[in-house]
Amino acid sequence: MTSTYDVLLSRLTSAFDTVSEGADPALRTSDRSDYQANGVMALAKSRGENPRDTARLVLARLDLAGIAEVEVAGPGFLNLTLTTDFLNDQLRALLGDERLGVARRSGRVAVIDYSAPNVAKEMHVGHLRSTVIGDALARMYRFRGDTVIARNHVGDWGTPFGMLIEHLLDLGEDEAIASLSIGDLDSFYRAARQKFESDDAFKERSRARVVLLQGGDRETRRLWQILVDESVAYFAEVYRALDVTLTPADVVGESYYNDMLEGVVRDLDAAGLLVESGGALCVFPEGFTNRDGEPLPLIVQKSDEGFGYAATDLAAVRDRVSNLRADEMLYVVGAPQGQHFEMVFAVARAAGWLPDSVRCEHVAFGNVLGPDRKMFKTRSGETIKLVSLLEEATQRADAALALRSSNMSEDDRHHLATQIARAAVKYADLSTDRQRDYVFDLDRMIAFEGDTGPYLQYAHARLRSIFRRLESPWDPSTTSFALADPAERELALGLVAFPEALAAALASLQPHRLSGYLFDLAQRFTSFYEACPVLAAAEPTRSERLGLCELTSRTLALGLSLLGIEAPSQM
RNA sequence: GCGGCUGUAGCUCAGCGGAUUAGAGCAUCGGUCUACGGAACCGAGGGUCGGGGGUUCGAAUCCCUCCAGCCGCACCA
Repeated sequence: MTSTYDVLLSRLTSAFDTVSEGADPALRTSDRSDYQANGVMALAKSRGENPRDTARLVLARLDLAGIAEVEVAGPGFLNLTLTTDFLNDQLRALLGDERLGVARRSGRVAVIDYSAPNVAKEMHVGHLRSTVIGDALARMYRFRGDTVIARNHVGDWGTPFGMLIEHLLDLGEDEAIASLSIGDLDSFYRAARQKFESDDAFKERSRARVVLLQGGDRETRRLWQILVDESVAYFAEVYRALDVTLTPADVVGESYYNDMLEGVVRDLDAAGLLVESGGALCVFPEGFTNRDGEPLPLIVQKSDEGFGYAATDLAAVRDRVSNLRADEMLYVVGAPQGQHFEMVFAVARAAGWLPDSVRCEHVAFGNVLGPDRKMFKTRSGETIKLVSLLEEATQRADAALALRSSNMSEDDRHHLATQIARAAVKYADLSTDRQRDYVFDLDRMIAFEGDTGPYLQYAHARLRSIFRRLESPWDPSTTSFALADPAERELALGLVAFPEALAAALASLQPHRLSGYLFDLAQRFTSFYEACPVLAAAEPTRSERLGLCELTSRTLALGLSLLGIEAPSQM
């Protein structure tokens, strides 16, 4: 089916085209009418006309017969009011459309880089954002029809591995594995670091071990692999607990790019981009300066001949463009990395590795702040483990469920609490502009009132409850929509707007556009639900309202699933 | 110093491809209460959209400038 927005847009575009080829109608929903086209204003300006005259010109060529009433409002806006017949047609089409009006586009390849925890280090709240936002984007892309290649750019390389491996040896393999497998990564890491800082002999061993690791020493690599395997297994557990689609197969860590790094240096050199500065091999992309106003380097190879993360990221760009054949690349990484990625992308373009046809974006997100609005610090010891956070949220949800004294079994209740907790935590992250700093407040997240995940789940559960109570059958195929009650019409307009909400979220890479839509839809539904009895209504109103309920239920469930949130049918 | 992000009701946030009375949620106050699940609904109060200029018929939205906060700015990723 063609979505309501697209029907209107194509009619408007035709009319605008007759006045000026390619003019944008600037169609959007409005509180003044169902939809509003503001494009006349820009068009009139470019033609030096009175906007109202231009509006009349467009109007004369606009064919919306049977679809919408149009009127020119204010200085020259086109206000569209959909006809009941058209809404009826659209709703009936939605009932038969599993995709709820969303067009499927054919297979672009999108590489989405997200989560990226570090081996032998705990996942904390900072990883939550990348993981949750990245996973939501991956789900939305897949639904649109793209091929998503998830890349979990795990930190599995670098100097810390010397001390980590030595610490592993000190503990003994079995004990080390035991310690890591119970998810006690932080204390493992901390113990290693503490020895590294206080014990010179250990420090020396660690340095020597790094050299062995980089030299490809077989035994050292085996020990390293233990650390990686145990950590990846632990991450997989966290992803399962979070209901995130990442799997161990998506883990392509920094070490994967090792063999490509020399090629990066060689080819940059061949391209004449490489400059030696202070002993390091650098590229100075245009437009970047340091605090003294001097050109800012991207350090590709350090003065000790080691490679930094710039080299790895450049190698990853090449790999993703030429081997994975990415049409789009998204990096869901914190905002502080903004300049780094700008420089990496600039260098990759200069080197000819990143064609303009490939969309490449740093999907930045704000810092995670504590209740005091200060940065959460990675090594302060005050960071919250992701899993313990989830556990606490689950416990609170479980306690709240228990209070409602349902006759659920303990197992069912706990499972439900898990779903609610995940919804609370994820929705809190996905319902605000990702660029902003994020105040981490567990109390607000798991509050069941207002603009929260559980509220949306609850709305969905109430809808399913209606269908459980259905005594006589309902036939969607014979259902039609008269929309006599204003609450019905408001709900219908909400239902019909799902495709453009998803499109907006995708275009801006901002999941909160979708969550905002879903919250609005849920509110429309609950208002409708209060005002319009469903099961008690006489036919054909009963069928019509069941139709609205069915569509609302499906829209909420689908929308939530695209955010990575489950929609249980009972709560 | 340069660059980036942020500054909207008491609190947390939408809105920022320019309209007309700036929207939610929480909190507060007042209603709905034999309900198809009250984790709900209806209503009220509450904002000089950080300050100041400019463009415009019209600016929270665009431009300039100032202020405040956070982040980044050469070998840790």
